[in-house]
Amino acid sequence: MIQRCDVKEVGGKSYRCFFELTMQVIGGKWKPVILYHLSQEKVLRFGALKKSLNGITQRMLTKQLRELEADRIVTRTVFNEVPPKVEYSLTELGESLIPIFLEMKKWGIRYEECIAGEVITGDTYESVDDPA
Amino acid sequence: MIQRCDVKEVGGKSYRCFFELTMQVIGGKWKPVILYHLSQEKVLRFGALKKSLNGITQRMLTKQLRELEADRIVTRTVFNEVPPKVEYSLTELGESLIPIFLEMKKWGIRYEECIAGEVITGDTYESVDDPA
DNA sequence: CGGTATCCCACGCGATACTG
DNA sequence: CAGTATCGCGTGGGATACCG
Repeated sequence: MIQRCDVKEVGGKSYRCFFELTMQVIGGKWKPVILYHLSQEKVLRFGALKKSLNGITQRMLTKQLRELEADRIVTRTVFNEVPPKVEYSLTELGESLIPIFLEMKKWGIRYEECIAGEVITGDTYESVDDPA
Repeated sequence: MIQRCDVKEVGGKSYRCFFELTMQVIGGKWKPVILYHLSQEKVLRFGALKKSLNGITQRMLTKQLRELEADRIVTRTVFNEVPPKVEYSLTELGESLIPIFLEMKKWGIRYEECIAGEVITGDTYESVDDPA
């Protein structure tokens, strides 16, 4: 029998299942792509990350990175140089997300094929409701 | 060298990596929990789903289910009865998401432990900045 | 270079009411 | 029971300007 899930809370996030909790950590408009790049490149400077995320504003990138840092997914390393230099990379906890990334990549490819295929097919219905 | 990802498009969603594409299909406030329940129960009536998602409005649930249906993740079966009866379940494509769910559940548990642990620990700092 | 500080808008999401 | 139809707000996200 299906039951109402209690709402739990951890690290300021409320969730009803672990699936949902994980989505709150890696979800949103930018985090998936940020994490994708970091998982590919190991370590990236702020500017490099910004260039690779075509279109993100500095404010947004900073905000996303701060959140990921608070969630212990990325580390932020500041070099006291002029000009300034800040590097980001995945923490151990962040790297433990990689199996998820791989599963999602596999599924994304499958989904793309599925949807792309469907546009063409259209079964063998005799044209229903097409007055043209 | 890191490069700008081109923005691709499929099924009305634009994305720069498959990870991001997948997130667009299963992300949002409600979809994770909806999918969680459907993956547990195989088939659920609209009302049962609504009861299990403590707090969702009818309008929202309908909207989320329609989107998942359009993305071929769930099927909608209408029974011509009085009172009406509509059942939802995962499609084959939807079921292929399950490996992702399992990875995310595993990670969510790990994350919870990690964050919960950190709140207590607080290293061995001599209480800094605590005038009480 | 790598950030804040303001200001602002779109839209995701919700509350409520009504219907076949 | 399983929906639409309206109305409306909060906030995720963006544009721009300035700072160490």
